[in-house]
Amino acid sequence: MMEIELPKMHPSQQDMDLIDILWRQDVDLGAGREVFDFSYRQKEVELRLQREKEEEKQQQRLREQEKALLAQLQLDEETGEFVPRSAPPTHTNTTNAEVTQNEAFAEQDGDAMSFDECMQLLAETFPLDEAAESVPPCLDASVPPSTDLMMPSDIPAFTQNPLLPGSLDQAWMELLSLPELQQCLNMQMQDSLDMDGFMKPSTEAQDPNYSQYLPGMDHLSSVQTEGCPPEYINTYDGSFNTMVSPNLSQMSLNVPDVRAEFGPEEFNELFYPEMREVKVNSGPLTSDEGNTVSQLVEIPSDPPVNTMDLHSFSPGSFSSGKPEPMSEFPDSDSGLSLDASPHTSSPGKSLNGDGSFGFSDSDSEEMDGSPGDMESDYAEIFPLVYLTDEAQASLSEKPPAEALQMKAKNPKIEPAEASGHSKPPFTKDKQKKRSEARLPRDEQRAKALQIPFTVDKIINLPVDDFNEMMSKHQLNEAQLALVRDIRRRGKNKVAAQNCRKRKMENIVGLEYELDSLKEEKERLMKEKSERSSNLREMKQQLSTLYQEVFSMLRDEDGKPFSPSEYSLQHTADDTLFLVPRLKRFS
DNA sequence: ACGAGCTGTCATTGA
DNA sequence: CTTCAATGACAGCTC
Repeated sequence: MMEIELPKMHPSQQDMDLIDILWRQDVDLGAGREVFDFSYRQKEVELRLQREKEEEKQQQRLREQEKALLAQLQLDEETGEFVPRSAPPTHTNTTNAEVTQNEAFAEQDGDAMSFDECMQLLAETFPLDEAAESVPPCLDASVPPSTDLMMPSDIPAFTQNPLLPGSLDQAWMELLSLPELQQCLNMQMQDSLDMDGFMKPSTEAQDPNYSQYLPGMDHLSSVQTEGCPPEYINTYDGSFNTMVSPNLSQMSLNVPDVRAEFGPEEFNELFYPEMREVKVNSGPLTSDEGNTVSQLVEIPSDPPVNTMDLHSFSPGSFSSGKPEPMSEFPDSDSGLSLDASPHTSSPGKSLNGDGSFGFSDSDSEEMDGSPGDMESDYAEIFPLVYLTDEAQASLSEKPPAEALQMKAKNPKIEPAEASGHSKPPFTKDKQKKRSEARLPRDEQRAKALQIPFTVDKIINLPVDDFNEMMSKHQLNEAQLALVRDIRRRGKNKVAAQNCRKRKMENIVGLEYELDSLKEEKERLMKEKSERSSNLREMKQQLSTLYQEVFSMLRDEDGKPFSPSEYSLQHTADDTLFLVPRLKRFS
């Protein structure tokens, strides 16, 4: 019996052993145990087929709703996500809606496709390298092998394309036009979407916004104009450009949505929750708010055009004596009195008796709370700042609309990527994103305080140039403090990076030195052992020679000398003496 | 949930 | 005395 059953058991057991061996070999490469499980894979294939069927069914249904929903989307330039076009005028819950947007996607019920499913469907439908490259890294988990972002073959195709920005943009536009994506994205937004007055074709709606992210790109406005409703253009040209410097007027246009969503109180509270009390008590501030409101009235009900951005984020408005206090007092970041602002004279404004708000770096850090939270808030308020200086510079130098749109659609694309270079692995990408996300905090603060310099200049300028630059502008105490802090932090950040780099190099150098010292020790030990052995051998030979010579010596009577009574001694001049041994007295 | 690694920031020190 | 780079320590974040 056993002999019969064994042959049946044996092969399967062997298979399992083989699988185990293979798995152990591959587990280091990230392969899961189930990769070798046939039934598991079969199940997976079945599941995928079933899912594809469902998706195909849904695709038909979703296509019908595409047109209606197409117009409701607006690309969030900061996150690259699609958000409802409009911001409800009320102060309620808009932040929550935005903040929970991603979660909302994930919480879709079975009727709607998940975002990953949408992206997978997109990848299957449009197996473009560019599209694959454009897919946010977080989606790669569900992307089928055909669009494997890590495929090396993607890279040449990506880099060889001379029209990369255009191609990328085209791919994005195709993605945007996909009904599945539209539907998927829209279903979550429908509820909070205010259709009144904001129903515009998405392309029309997006382009103007992209232009806002291109500093110094006023000339492009003519391009944007073609697809832009007249009221936008009028608003920009008339209301803004007269009071705001051209660069920032466009940049700041993003903020209004936030302002409209948060309202003055929420806006500041978002930044500086602790300052609420101060705000309430401050008379001039409310008057400033009045200014704000009046400006808001002047700029009629146009969502992209709002107030806070006008006076708080543009140097031009700074010189024109706009209600700066609100924007500057949020963050001195240096513990200096913000009261020093020439425009703020209200005694009631001071939180502390001495007129200082008591903002220190640590205070501001506390207000920042968890950097993730605050920075995401910053990101919502100042999405534009996520364009690095380099990116802005490159954009302003070479402003193809495709590149601009691409940048706006995915602002976190590195300039190198935008120029067609291959992407590093996702882990690195995420690290990069993280550092990028942390980077612009000071930039945002500088914008909020209307610092008329770039953070890059503040940090990297030599001392003399920096002082010269500072002397050319009249900055109030808060601004000076912030600039100093930015410079200090920036320098220190670089110093820390250098320090760590040096430390790592030291460690590597020490390890190398340790290795070589170990080798040296090994070599010396070996040499010592050899020499010791040689010495022993020479001693042996010397002893033999000694005995030989000694035995040949004879006294006057012809008798040999007794070794116990005499010994041979050798002097430096090669003379041999026969020396009687000293008698020991016991 | 926990720990490791990375990064930014602050405080301190010495040149 | 001031400025600045270097560095230890800490906190927050990601994996």
